[in-house]
Amino acid sequence: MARAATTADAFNAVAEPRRREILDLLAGGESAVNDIVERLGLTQPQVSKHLRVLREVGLVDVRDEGRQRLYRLNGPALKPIHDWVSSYERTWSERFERLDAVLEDLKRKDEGDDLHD
Amino acid sequence: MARAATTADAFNAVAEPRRREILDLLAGGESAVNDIVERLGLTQPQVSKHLRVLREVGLVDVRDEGRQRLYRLNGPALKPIHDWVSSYERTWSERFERLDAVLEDLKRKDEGDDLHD
DNA sequence: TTGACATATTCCGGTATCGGTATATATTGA
DNA sequence: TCAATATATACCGATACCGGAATATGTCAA
Repeated sequence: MARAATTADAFNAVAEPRRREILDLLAGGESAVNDIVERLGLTQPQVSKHLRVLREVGLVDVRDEGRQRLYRLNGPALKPIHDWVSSYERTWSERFERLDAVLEDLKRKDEGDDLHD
Repeated sequence: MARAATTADAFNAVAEPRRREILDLLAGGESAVNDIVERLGLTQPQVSKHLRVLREVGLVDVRDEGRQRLYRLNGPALKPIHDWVSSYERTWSERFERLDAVLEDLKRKDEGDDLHD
């Protein structure tokens, strides 16, 4: 067994910086392959290959328009990543630190009440 | 050039499912290597190797305690992933759809005002 | 049909992975 | 010092990557 395929899931597909750049670009709207090539300064086969990976994990959709192929973002395919990483947000967000402090206070108060039973 | 090293950044480190499992476990608190081995059903070298990768990208910290090594999560190292993926949240979150609708209304109203100049 | 354009695929070399097995490096205790 | 425990590392085989270059496929236009 070797490293998981880049097409295994969104986590693997998105680990490649150029693929993230492509997604960032597509976030601005549908784009043809050569547009991406020019705007990112990559070679055409490079872009086609990255787009294939993104397609296979459902991160982009394609549409034929004459001799062009227009790619567009499929954002919801990123949700699993967002869901996973969001559960860690409390480890750096002040917002959650304050919430934790409040919950801590409530808990302490509860324990105090118990002593009165 | 081949695929980027797993130690290149958090994106690559986290693409491996077992490493995510380890982080999920450490989210519950500091843990020794053998605890992780038992709770995840992996072999000891497997765990040590994954921990090494996580350490090299700063996702975990270590502390020596006798003959054990206690690993703990360093959540903020996940922030770059969260930041990147969060910018796409609007593509699936109803919350943002509603916000977009409001902004659209405001814009339309503005354009209406312009006509009155 | 031929040629130009847009995109996809194939083949290659170099590299780094992941799991397994064996072994090395601490640290503790008798 | 010696054995036991806890963890890290080294080596291996198999796999799949990524970029580059060449080429294949597909579509339009004259």
